[in-house]
Amino acid sequence: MDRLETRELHYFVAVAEELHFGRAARRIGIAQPPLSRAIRQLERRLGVRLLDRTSRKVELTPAGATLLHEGRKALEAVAAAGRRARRMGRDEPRLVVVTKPGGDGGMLPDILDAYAREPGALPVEPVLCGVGEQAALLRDGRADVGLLHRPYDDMSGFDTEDLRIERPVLIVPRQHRLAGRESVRMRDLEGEPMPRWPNMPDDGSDRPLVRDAAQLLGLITLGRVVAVLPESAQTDLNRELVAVPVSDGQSSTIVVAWPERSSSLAVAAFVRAAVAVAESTVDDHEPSVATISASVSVSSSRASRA
Amino acid sequence: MDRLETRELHYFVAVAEELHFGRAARRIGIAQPPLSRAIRQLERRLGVRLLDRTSRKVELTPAGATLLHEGRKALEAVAAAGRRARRMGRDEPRLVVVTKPGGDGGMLPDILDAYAREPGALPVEPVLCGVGEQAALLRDGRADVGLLHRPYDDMSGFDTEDLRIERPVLIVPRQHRLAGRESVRMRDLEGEPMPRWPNMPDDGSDRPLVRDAAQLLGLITLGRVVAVLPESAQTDLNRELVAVPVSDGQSSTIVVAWPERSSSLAVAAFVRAAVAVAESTVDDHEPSVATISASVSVSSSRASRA
DNA sequence: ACGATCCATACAGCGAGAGTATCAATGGTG
DNA sequence: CACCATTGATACTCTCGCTGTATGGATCGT
Repeated sequence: MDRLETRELHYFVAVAEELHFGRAARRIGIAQPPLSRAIRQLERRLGVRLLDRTSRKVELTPAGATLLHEGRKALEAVAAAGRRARRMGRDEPRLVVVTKPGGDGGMLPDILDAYAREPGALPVEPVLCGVGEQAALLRDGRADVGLLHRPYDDMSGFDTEDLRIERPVLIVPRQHRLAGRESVRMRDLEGEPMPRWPNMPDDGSDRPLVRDAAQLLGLITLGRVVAVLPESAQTDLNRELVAVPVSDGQSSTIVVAWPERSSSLAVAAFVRAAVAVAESTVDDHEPSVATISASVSVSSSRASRA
Repeated sequence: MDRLETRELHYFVAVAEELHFGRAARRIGIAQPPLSRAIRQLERRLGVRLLDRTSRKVELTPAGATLLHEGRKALEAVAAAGRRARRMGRDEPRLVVVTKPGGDGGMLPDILDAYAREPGALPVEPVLCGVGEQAALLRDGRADVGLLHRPYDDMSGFDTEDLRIERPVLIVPRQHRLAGRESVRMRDLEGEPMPRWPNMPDDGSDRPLVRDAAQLLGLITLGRVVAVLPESAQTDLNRELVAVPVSDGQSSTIVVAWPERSSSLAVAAFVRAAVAVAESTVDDHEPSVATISASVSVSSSRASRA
């Protein structure tokens, strides 16, 4: 038995996603017959039926579903390997740090300062991206390390170190019925319109979809939704909005995350710096302004399609 | 830029490991010139120099070191994808559970019973393998789920759930100077001969290498070494050996581990069963005999070479 | 200075993958 | 029920890229 090639995996993933040979072939950019042959050869090589296909419909077998899932991960890993090697070979290697706007709890400037003082520190390129994109950037090799949020982000495949626990606060307009409360409970929020994040599955409800914090705060200001956010979100509130602690809401944790089994000294140094900053500011809660002055690279949103 | 192929990665990993084109080519099974060209093409495609080579020596650039590290992971992922799909396609899919002898803390029989009662449970194939091999089996797709030990096993790349914390005990022969003590401290073990596990780097000392628990207990009985093990190891002691609690030793945790982002319902059910058993036996410490009556498949030791 | 070692280059042969044309099976439709 | 549209499979040919053999050129040891 010989090696499984990424070309074959790529072909298979396309067919498994489209469940249609013609469309898949068009998407890949080849004709349909070679695609049929490639899938057949893959099945012969694995000794396993991957797709049940008639001339009218194509569906995945259990083995095919497994290969789709595992194959996506494998292709991600291959692409990440190439990208990381390429980045590492550039004349001036950089450390790409990804987070979402406001997602650093105000710690990022201090962390960058602390990291810059580490011996052998690389230039840092902060990348701010949309909710749920950080993990993808980290997985496919476009970023080296990131500030993520548990339990909202999927940490599987990463090594992490906790930085800070954040209590949940309700963000509402100043004139909202709950705005004056000392604290609220989750039960008090029954019937309030909550937004839907890109992470979440579309449950058919008409909850408005928000992509980032600015958009969300805008919608809250307009009274269209309310939201429960980590306490560090207070930093960015305008004067139309107020924050009310949610006593029984789920706390979240800001973590620094990096690809599993990373061998990068730069990543290790960054993590050291981040942990040190988090520890030093543990009760020093005077959230500084989370202005990121460094250059912001716009990340093209190329998440995997359903 | 087109796709990175696993063949190229495989070639590169071979050269990077051997640091010698001729040997690498022989290992792969091709002639040397095509290998040279493949590497050159890989470098051109990535736009990065991977190896600094003269006619007398070959060494890795930083980019090459990165690609070696990441490429190994990627090849592992590709191989795992193929293996898992193949296994899932077999007529009678099975759940392969890997642990090391005695490493289940006596919980495995109960877990297997509990799992068998889950709806849609698959036949289970327990695999007992040497120390440090579990993670490799889990990573390359030969196993679905395993019982591992933190902090001894490398958990990166796995999702885990803690099952039980184990306090450390010293295992010594009955007539050993420390055998009668109520408890000992790590300081008391100064100068005692400790074994070396396959995990550990060869530090040049003459500490005897042990591969499994039986071998270790044998050496202890002979008075050649002593060892600090998790408390569940007491179960397997013969009457020549006694266990003494180590008050300040490092506790370990038995965890159930499975590949990151697994989509397998069978794995999820097994984890549920394992957690339930661990919780139900939390203070019910009457360690049952860890006899594994099911068939044991011998795993060929094919760990990646240094 | 000579030879051994080792990576790079030249050249030719072959096989895997891609395209075009066509067939066969299925399901909808008048 | 006959006809047609859709879709995956097959046949055949061509081309590009990978491989092997032969050889060149550079470096180090003696």
